[in-house]
Parts: sequence; C-alpha cells; structure tokens
Amino acid sequence: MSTRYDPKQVEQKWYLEWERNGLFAPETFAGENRKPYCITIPPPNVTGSLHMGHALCYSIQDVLGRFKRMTGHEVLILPGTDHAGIATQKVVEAQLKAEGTNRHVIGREAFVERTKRWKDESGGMILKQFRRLGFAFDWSRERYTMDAAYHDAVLKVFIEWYQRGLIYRGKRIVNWDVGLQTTVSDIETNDEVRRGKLYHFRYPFEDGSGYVVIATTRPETMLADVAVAVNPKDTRYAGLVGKQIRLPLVGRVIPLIADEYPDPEFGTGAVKVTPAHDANDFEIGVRMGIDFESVPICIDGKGKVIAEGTPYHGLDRYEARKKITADLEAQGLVEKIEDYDVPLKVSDRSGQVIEPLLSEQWFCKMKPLAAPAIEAVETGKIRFVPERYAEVYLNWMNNIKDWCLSRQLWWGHRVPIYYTSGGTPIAAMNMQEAERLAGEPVTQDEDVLDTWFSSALWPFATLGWPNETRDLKTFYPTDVLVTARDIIYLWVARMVMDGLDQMHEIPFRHVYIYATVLTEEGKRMSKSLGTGVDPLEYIEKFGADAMRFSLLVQTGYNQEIRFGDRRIEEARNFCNKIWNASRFAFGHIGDASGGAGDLEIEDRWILSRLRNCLEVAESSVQAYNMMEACKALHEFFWSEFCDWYIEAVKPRLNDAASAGVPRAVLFKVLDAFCKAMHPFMPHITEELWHQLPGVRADAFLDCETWPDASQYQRDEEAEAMMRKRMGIVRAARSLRQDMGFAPNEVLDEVWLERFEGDAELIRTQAKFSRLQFGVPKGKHVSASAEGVEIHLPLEKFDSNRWIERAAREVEKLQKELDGLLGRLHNASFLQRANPEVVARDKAAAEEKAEMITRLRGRIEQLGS
RNA sequence: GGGCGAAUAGCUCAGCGGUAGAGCGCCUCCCUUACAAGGAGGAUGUCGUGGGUUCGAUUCCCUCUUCGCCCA
Repeated sequence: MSTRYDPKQVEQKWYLEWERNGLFAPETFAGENRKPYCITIPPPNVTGSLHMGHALCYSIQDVLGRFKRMTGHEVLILPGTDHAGIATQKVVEAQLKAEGTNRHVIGREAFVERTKRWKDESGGMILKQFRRLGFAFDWSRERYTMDAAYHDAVLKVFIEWYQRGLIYRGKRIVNWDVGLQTTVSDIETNDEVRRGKLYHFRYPFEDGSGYVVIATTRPETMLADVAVAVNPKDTRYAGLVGKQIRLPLVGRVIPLIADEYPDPEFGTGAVKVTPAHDANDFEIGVRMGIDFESVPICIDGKGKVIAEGTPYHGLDRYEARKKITADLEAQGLVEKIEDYDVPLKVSDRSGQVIEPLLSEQWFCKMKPLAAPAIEAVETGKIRFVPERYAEVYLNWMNNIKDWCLSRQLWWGHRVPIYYTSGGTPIAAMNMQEAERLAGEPVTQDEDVLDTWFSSALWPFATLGWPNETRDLKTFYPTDVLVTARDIIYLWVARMVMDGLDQMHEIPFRHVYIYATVLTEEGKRMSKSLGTGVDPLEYIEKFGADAMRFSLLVQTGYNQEIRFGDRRIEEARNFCNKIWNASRFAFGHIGDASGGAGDLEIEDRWILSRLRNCLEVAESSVQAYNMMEACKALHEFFWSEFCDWYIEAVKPRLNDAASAGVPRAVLFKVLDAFCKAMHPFMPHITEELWHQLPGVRADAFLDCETWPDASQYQRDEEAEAMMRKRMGIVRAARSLRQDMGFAPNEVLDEVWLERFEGDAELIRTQAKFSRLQFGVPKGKHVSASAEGVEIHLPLEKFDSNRWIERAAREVEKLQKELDGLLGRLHNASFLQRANPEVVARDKAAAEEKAEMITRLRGRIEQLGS
C-alpha cells in the first residue's frame, strides 16, 4: 500500500462495482421487513452542469440514502432532470443560429423534434457528473419531466384544474422578457435599482385653466395614458379632481381622478395612469372600471412603440423616450428632469429589463390550493429543518397571488386547450380527443406551461402516477426534500399544493434547507462573476470523498458555507489519515484471531469513545446536522483513535504475548468506523473495509448494518482513568519540551507523586525508560496535572528556565482560583446555586490552591 | 418598509446558563519503524454595543450598530 491515498485508484472502480451489483435499486434490499425510505431528488436542469451547490445538495441526499439503507430501510433515491423550458430552448436556438437558420424557419414541429434529439444526445450531462461523486441513486428509475408518461400526468392535472375552474385565461399585466420573447413569473424576476431620471411633465387642462405636473420614469408610455391620478387626501389637488386633461402629443382627453395609489410624497403627487404598461396602473384601471379590450397600448412585445400615424411608431422604447421628452420640451411642457434611482424588474433568465405588458395568459388560482398546504405546515405534518424556514414558507403562502402559467415558448408542455373555428376552448389530452369532442378540426393553444408547473408533480409523477404503481404505493409520501432556500416558493410550495390536491397526502415529511456555498472570500459563486468553480476539477485533484466531506463538515443549520482549496485540502488530509492508520492496522491485525484476554484501560476507553461517536453521528444524521456527524467521526478517528489509541497500543502489538487483544480492538474499531463513515465517504471506506480479514470480495458496505452504538459499552471508569493519564502525559511532554528535550528523545526516568494504578501508558507516551513513584532525592523539576505531581530528575538544568515556566503556571492558576473564590465568597451563590456546582467549585478551588502552594515552594527552593 | 440570519482566537466556524473550543494560519521542537497531506509542545479571545433577568450571561430577553439574505 502506498503511503498516500490515491482516490483515482479507488473511486471509479467501486462505483462500477456498486452499479454492476444493483446496489442502488430498492429491489436489492426489499423483502426483509424493511421500511421504505424515499427521496425524489430535485431534478437539475437538463442543460445544466455540476456546480458546488449541486455537489452539496446531492451529497446530503446520498448520505441520507446510504445511511437509511444501512439502518434497515428499503431505499429509493430517484434521480432525474427537468426540461427547463427557457434554458433548453435557448440552447437549441443557439445551435440553429450557428447553422444559419432559426426556429421560425424550421417550424414548431421540427423544432420540438430537434429539442428532443438534443436531450437524447447531449442533455442530462449533469447526471453523469453525479456519478463521479459516488451517488447511490437508482438510475434504472431515472425520470425526465418530458417523458411521455410524465407529460401526460402534467396535462391531466392542467385539464382537471381547468375543469374545476382553478385555471383560467385572462388579460393581465405580465412580466414580459423582451429578450426571450416570453412571460416570466414574478419569482423569476429580480428587483434592481438603476440610475435614471424622473421626468416632470405638464399636462394641460382641456379648458385652458392651467396644467397639472405629473412625474414619471417612463415618458414613452404616455402615449397609452388613460388618466392622471392623485391621492384623495392630497389637498393640493382638492377641487381639481374630475377635470379633463388634454394628453400632450396624443390629443386624447383623459380625466384627473382620485385614487389611493399615488403617494403624495412621490414627485408632484400626481401620476399618469397607463394600465397596459404598469402593474400598479393596471390595478387603478380595474378600480376605474375601464374596458381592457380597448385599453390603449403603446409598446409591443419587442419593446417597440406602437402608435400608428405618429413619428414614434416603430421606435425602440428607449429611443421613443428621448424623442417624446424632446418634443414635450419643444412645447414647453417639461417642468424639470431630475436624477433618480429607478426601481426596475429584471429578468432572472436573461438579465433584460422586464417590460410590463398587458396580455392574455393562463393563470392558476392559488388560494384554494394554498389553504391545505398552509395547514400541512402549520400543523407540523410537514416539518422544515431548520424550523425558521417554515415562517418563510407560510409568509409567502398567506400572501399568495395567482400564478401566470403560460410561457410563449415552443419547448415544454403545450397548453392542452384546443379551439374550434368558433373559438370555443376544449380541454383534451391530445388533438384527436379534442377533435372528437369538438366534432370539427381544432387548433391548439400556442403557449406552453411554466416548467415549475410540471416539476410540482415530481414527488408522485416520478413514481408512476396517475397509475397506482407499486412504487407509488410504497414510496409516497416521500421522506424528505433537500433543497436550497431560494426555491421554497418556486418549487417546494407548489409540490406541497400539488401533492395535497392530487394525492390527498403531503409529498414529503421533512424539508431540509441547506446552506449556500460561497467562495472562500464569501462571494457568491457564479460563472458570470468569474467566481464559479468546477467541482469536477476538485474531484480530479482531491477525490470525490474529500469533495463531499469538505462540504458536509461545514453543513449544519447555518445558511452559508465557504469552499476553497484550503477546505478541501483538510478533507483530503483526513482521507490520507484514514488510509495510513488503516495501513498500520492491516500490518498488525493479521487474521484478527487470538483476541482472547483482558481489555486494558485504553481498549475499554476507545470502545467507549466509539460508542459515543456513533451515538452523536447517528442522532446528527437523523437531525440533518451533517456538520455534527462529520465532526464526531473526524474527532474520534483522528484525535482519539490515531493520536492516543494506536500510539498507546504499539508496545503491546510488538509483543506477541500481548498483541491479541489490541489486534482484535483495532479490527473492531476499523470495521465499525468504515461502516459508520461510509455514507459520507463511500469510496475510501469500501476500499479499506475490503482489506480487513474476513470481508468477502462480493460484500459491500451498503449491504452491511450501520454500527449500533449499544454494541459497545459506555465505560465511565475507563474514560476517567484514560483522561487522567492523558492529562499527565501532556503535562510531562510540556515539561520535557520546556526543559529543552527533543520529543523523540527517551529520557531515563520520571517520578510520579500521588499517583496510583497502572502508569505504563504514561511511561511510554511521555517517553521515559523507567517509572518511579514518590519524590526523587536529587535535583529535579516538576509539573502537575490531574492532582498528580510529575518530577523529572535532572543533574544539570537551567533553573531560571523552569522558574519562568512555573511562574507562568502559578499566574494562570491564581487567575482561575480568584474566579472560583469570588463565587465561593458570595453568600447568594452558596445559597442558591446547584449544590453540585458549589461542591465542584470548592474542590477545584482547593486543588488549585494546593498546586499553587507546591509550585511556590519549589520555586523558592530552586531560586535560593 | 417588513421578515430572517450572522457578529466568538489572525482566518473560517462550532458551542449556547456554571472557570472559552475546533480546523487552518502563527511560534518552537521532531524526517520517532502508519501518515511531513505527519507528530509533540506553545502563544492568541473585555465571546459586536448598551441595558435587563439571574447567585451567575458568550449563552435567555430588549435596544442599538455593522454585515448578509429574502419579501414588498
């Protein structure tokens, strides 16, 4: 075995073995009275490639899956991808463009075919990348939101909701992405403030009695103004409400109205009302009772002005802004133009400024669907971890608005509504059915559904719904959803609504929200900012196990973690430590026979510590606290097993007469550790475990039982004895080093005063040839720990060096003693504090006082 | 504007009512026959501010400050 762990020799080899042996499918483990455990993984975007957020998200799920499998469950972790309407369409459109054509030339049918082909040939790369991280997901059940069966499930829900009146068509202001030529939902936009101008224009009254000054950030929309509004409480306009205004440049007469919306503090308190181009103005228009069929519109979906017969027609929205402002200026109608921070909506998908546009769209009524979804969280049927996210979810759900479902794309689930020649809509699963129902040729609605509408069915449509499959019956509701907090609204909420509505049962019991992965400097990881990092490069360099561990060890209930070279190096070093400790153990374990004999203190101690480690790790995984679990395993292995147990046991291992017991204990600990660690670091543990005696080549850790803590005895006595010896060893080492001895130099003898029991461990670990009890007659230096005096006889030494050290110790002890005495002299403390605390502090104070006295005595003796 | 989170050793973070912890970094020593991707020892903190509750607060409550995220 090499002195360095090389993941390349190990990881891919085992992954192939696991897959070949069908370890990821629940069938392999079924029929043994196992409780089902299921996660339908958040489907990554089919165009996506692996980033750190994925690496963390799916590593957590893999830990849970493997852990549950090893603790007796029938586990299904179901992978898949979503069809990502906008992103996928963009990819294929880019290909077409490179070929000198576009989707309009080739037509919708050919475009859809082409997109399917793209997916088959090069989509879903990310799932292949998942395998590099060692995820035990059941690839035989891989799903895609555009699979034929899944597709039909989506349409079925749409049609049912349409028939129940939950889905309707209506004219609304939507977020129009001018770049992508489609609507996007509210949650796919971001609010930004950009440097702009606030324009103050004079709108003259029709009767020539002056003008009103309105303030706007979007002059170009004035062409479609229908009114000017002021707040009814705004006294400046008292008496003017109801007057008619002649709209400049257009000539249309519009009223001055009162409405609650205008903020008297904003601009002049008077705002122009353009219902077709602003969401707030739309609401004013509704209150005004205007007819939206004939409402003026002045900007189209390409961002160009529509105003037949005016010089503005066909201009880009920003050019029109300039020209309109100039023309108003020429007429003396510009009061002033100020610099202003303009709040804007920007498309998350394209980065374009959203154009609020009045258009006919499909909407879904959310309130009736939300009610049970709210209840499920309020009553605790669905539990968020960390709990605080329940509040975030409920907040949004309680203020939910109708959802704009339609997207003006060609790739996705096409709205299953067909129109007769007379325009009557007919809901049907396909064209044939629609024509049969209509009795005449029909045409299908052009829009497709928001991708989230389909992924909302993920927890049950992937399991075969609407068919009553075994999977659906066995695995629904699923156990947990592991996801990022920015997706609580987009996806979590919608899955809960769909699950409750269609399955009449929650989709998952727990929602675990994990931390955002930032760069080492705390910046967002993003390709466009140049701060993105490729997990595959790190896997290549450090190994998948290190990659996983470096993220998991930082993941608890915190909301962000930082990743960088230093972090993964730590994890890589840990892998190396595990590798080398195992290498050492293999050299001694042999066939693990001959373990008879009494356990020594260190044997009892390490087994007791193992129990503690397993208890912490198990309860932490159950509580979705990967950080705690990783830390427990890390500390046990490195600080206890390697630093103390292995070192303590070396002398025994080198003596055939005493080697049996420590050999057996090494085997036991290593075997348990490999199993316990396996969910976190599946590859290295599998590799090492297979080198233990008695492990068959065709056995796998996933088929083993995760070690049960109760198999190992909690041994308080051994722990106390070991703690005492460790404390003494540390003090002796410190004394040695302070007196100028090299760590590896074996010194003649050490004297222990007031120590009882077996001190062999102290002798070997502190590196002395001989051990004596009592106080040496000759010259010596001393240290104390655990109530024991340690004397190191020295013929010649620098007494000042020791005095300096002892004085430092006295100072420290005195400070601690002062703290204790302060409390012990407080009557209230003695009276009210827990008696155990008082007793403990009294004992501690006595011990400190005694140590101080002794040290002072020695200092005086040597100083004189 | 509302909500949530964070503020602890030089850095990144645990802890969360009874004398401050880890990893990394730093200093000293050691290539000791598992591991220098290692070992031993060491230094370093008015636990953001100001109040309150308590015998006792880094820990609980309130105020403020600074950062981050979400919603409007």
